[in-house]
Amino acid sequence: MAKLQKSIDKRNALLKATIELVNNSGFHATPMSKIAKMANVSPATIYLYFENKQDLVNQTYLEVKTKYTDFVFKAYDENTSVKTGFEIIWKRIAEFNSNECEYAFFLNQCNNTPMIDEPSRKEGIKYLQPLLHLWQRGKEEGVIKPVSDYILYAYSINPLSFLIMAQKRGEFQFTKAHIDEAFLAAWDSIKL
Amino acid sequence: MAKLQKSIDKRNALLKATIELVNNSGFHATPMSKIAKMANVSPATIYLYFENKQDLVNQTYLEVKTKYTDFVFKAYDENTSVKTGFEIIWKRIAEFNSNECEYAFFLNQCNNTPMIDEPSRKEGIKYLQPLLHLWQRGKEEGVIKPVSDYILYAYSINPLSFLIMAQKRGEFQFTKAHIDEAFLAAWDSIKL
DNA sequence: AAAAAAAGAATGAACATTCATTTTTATATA
DNA sequence: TATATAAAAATGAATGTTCATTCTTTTTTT
Repeated sequence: MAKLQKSIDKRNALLKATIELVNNSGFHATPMSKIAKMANVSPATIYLYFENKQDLVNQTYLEVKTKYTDFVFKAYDENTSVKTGFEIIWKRIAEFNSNECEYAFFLNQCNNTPMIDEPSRKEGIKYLQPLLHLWQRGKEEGVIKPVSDYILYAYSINPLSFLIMAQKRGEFQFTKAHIDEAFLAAWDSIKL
Repeated sequence: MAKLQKSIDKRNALLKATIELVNNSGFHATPMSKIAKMANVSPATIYLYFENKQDLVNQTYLEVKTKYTDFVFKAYDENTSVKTGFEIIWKRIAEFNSNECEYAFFLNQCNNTPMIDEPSRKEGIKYLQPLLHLWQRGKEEGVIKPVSDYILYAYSINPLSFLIMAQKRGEFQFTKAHIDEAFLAAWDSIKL
């Protein structure tokens, strides 16, 4: 166990360092040597755990995406009204964005740049399923606008990313009141 | 004039090449040598027109941002109802995003990465003024929700960027009908 | 023919990755 | 239990490449 645990610790330290450095400088501006230093490891050691830099970032992305999905959909159960279900999911996303903003910021970076390769990106998209089902049901019940899921996502979920980025830049400060205002805007934009 | 024109042409060729290459690979993954090649110029020549790579990108950003602003607010006049004014501005933004998607995509890249330095970013933010005034008036008239401009922007303007990026990736195809649906979502999210 | 603009080649730094050794861990033997 | 040794893990120092920028020479303009 000692040995296995040690490996896991080292891998986690590498993922953590990757997130922090990529968040602050972007993929191409974070050298492997810095990642190694922050994780207290030799540069060569990274290559015992990951194939190369791209692989390190892809794996980091998938790991963080999984944390996100687990957190967001854990509290969700299908037997609610569409509005309530949406509110539960939306609030969990907002909570993740506030509480785990390092992770949230990293995911945004990945979504907005060519940092992640296509297969990993595709893999990361599957997570949406429960939300898409909920929207489908909402459309059938005449509660949600009958428009493309991309539009629903763009208006009700993606704005949180924008606000998080603004907060990270220090331009905007999220408060409890803002969350409620934002939720209302999200719901208004997609409800019929 | 011949000489001056030649210089302007060369500078424009460099800006154009920068936009195209940065759009497809990002800032750090586009070497000066490629920019030079695409603009039919020697790498050394770039340094006659720009201080360094950062300066080249900053200037490109400001130039594109200006094109955007000019286009978006040209058709706007203050003597309309808040709703009509908003619709005019919003539709112009949508039109710019469709018709000049190379420019729109470049601006998104700049907004989502640490590619642009802080002074240039600050300079680029001023453009919003007419929209912010309109929202202010809308709040006073009780037509627009009394919430932070960041929230209004996040819900009514920023989603277009998300949709453009999805389109660029080939995941989503913008049609005339989508534009109308998107406008409705935008307006619903901010109206009282 | 002087000045300005442009070019290609050279420079030096940064970086991803690999290599040759050293250190640590696990195992087997006494 | 203590020791020897083989295997695994980790390391710091190369390696070779890519790139921004500068230097020197050539071409173009005045």
